[in-house]
Amino acid sequence: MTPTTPLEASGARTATAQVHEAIKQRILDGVYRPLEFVREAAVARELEVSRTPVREALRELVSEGWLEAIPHQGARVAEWTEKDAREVFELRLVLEPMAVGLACRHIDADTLAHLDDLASRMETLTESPLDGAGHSELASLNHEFHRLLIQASDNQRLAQILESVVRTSIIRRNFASYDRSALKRSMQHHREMLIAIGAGNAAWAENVMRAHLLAARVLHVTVDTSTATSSPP
Amino acid sequence: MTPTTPLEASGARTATAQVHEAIKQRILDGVYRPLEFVREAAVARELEVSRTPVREALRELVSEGWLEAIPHQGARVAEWTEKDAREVFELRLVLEPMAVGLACRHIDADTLAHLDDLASRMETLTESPLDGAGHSELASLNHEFHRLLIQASDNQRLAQILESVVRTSIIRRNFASYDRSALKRSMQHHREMLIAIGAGNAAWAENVMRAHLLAARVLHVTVDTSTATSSPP
DNA sequence: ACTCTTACGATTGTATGCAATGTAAGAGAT
DNA sequence: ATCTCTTACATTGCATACAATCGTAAGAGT
Repeated sequence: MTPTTPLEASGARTATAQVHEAIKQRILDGVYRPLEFVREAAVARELEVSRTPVREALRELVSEGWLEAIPHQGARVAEWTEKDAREVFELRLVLEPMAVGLACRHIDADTLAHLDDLASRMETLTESPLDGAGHSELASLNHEFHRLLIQASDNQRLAQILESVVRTSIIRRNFASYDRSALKRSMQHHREMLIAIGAGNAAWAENVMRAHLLAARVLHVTVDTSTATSSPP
Repeated sequence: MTPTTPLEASGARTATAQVHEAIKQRILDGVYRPLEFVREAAVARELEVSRTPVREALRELVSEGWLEAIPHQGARVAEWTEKDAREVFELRLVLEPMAVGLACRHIDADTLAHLDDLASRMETLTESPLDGAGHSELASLNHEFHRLLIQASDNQRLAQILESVVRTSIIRRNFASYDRSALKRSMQHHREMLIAIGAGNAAWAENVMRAHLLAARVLHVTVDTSTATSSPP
């Protein structure tokens, strides 16, 4: 896939939706770097559409937090600071446990089986040493695992919020910084969560999720431990 | 203000921003009702602009959850169901306590004083019987109180999420269903939260907020008490 | 050398015309 | 009478032309 793929086979039907996907992909791929302006005319030329659908796609991407708009000056890729990372983790630490807790009450057997399959495939992957492609595959499976779990919460807004919050952060991090024991622990968390959910034990599942995220946070951001505790609801 | 006020004194500078505000206001005022389509041409005619800024404003409002878009058919006001109300309350019940907890660590004296002032004005209002305008004033002050508190959490994403989640629900509900004792209790919650925050006691503040929201939920939605408990983080 | 002014170029913001699409009403067949 | 197909219409989707605005750099004045 070249950086200037002109929006052929993107499932979407309207040009605006295709441009939307194309730009998002370029941000994820790092083609557009933080603080770099995304020019309407340039995108329109490269994707072979007029400026109109480009403008509309840019507006949407701004609303979703991928870009920031400066009036009469353009839209540029949002910067990612240490503060952003901390904000996202604070939110995930509250929302993802909430999601698994709700999922305990709503999940169906099919979804649970699907999650089980994803967990197994991740475990298989971690049994042998990982190359770059392996890390990428693992990250993809992991993202799908979390996404499916969140969907099972049956709270559409929660799912949408987490989707947008997590996706903007998932770009920059993967499992490269995980050592062998951290990886195994992470896989065990997945397994334990599924067992807790299967048993309908929300409190158990929620706490495993919190442990899972806190363990990951240690590897990703500088933790201020004074903010790491909270009170029971 | 007639329903067809053509966007004069809206502080915003671009036509798109003005149209955005105008349409949002009409939704809040009930001029556009749930499931009703908002036609580009009609809005453009009434606000005396071309369809272009109207289209862009509509896209933004869709992203913010005010409207839902149907390709090649238009944008209509999002419906509000009992399930929506439950979803929003579930989220508020987790996010607003989180916000006050964070606010305990970040708040400055000025903000605290401002909150104190808002609480006082609300108390004064509730001391005499309320007419329609009174209810509206109270709702406005209450919204501002919560908004300011959330800002003080120093988590920009959290603030943005809550803003959008709460604003879409605040349209349909006010204090009309509150009896005298419920109103007084609500005001006392505000007061108690400020004291807890002033003392830097996050756990206290969070729990008062939870009580505050749960008390409100009883008046607003049909509560499924089996989902009302959760486990400690 | 420095500052303020000004004019230019690049870019976004807005208007309008035309194409594509979906909806609904009506004619024709069964 | 009901169903299906056709056709006309309303509306959105897209392209293009033009206007408004901003940043910048050149140039005059001090």
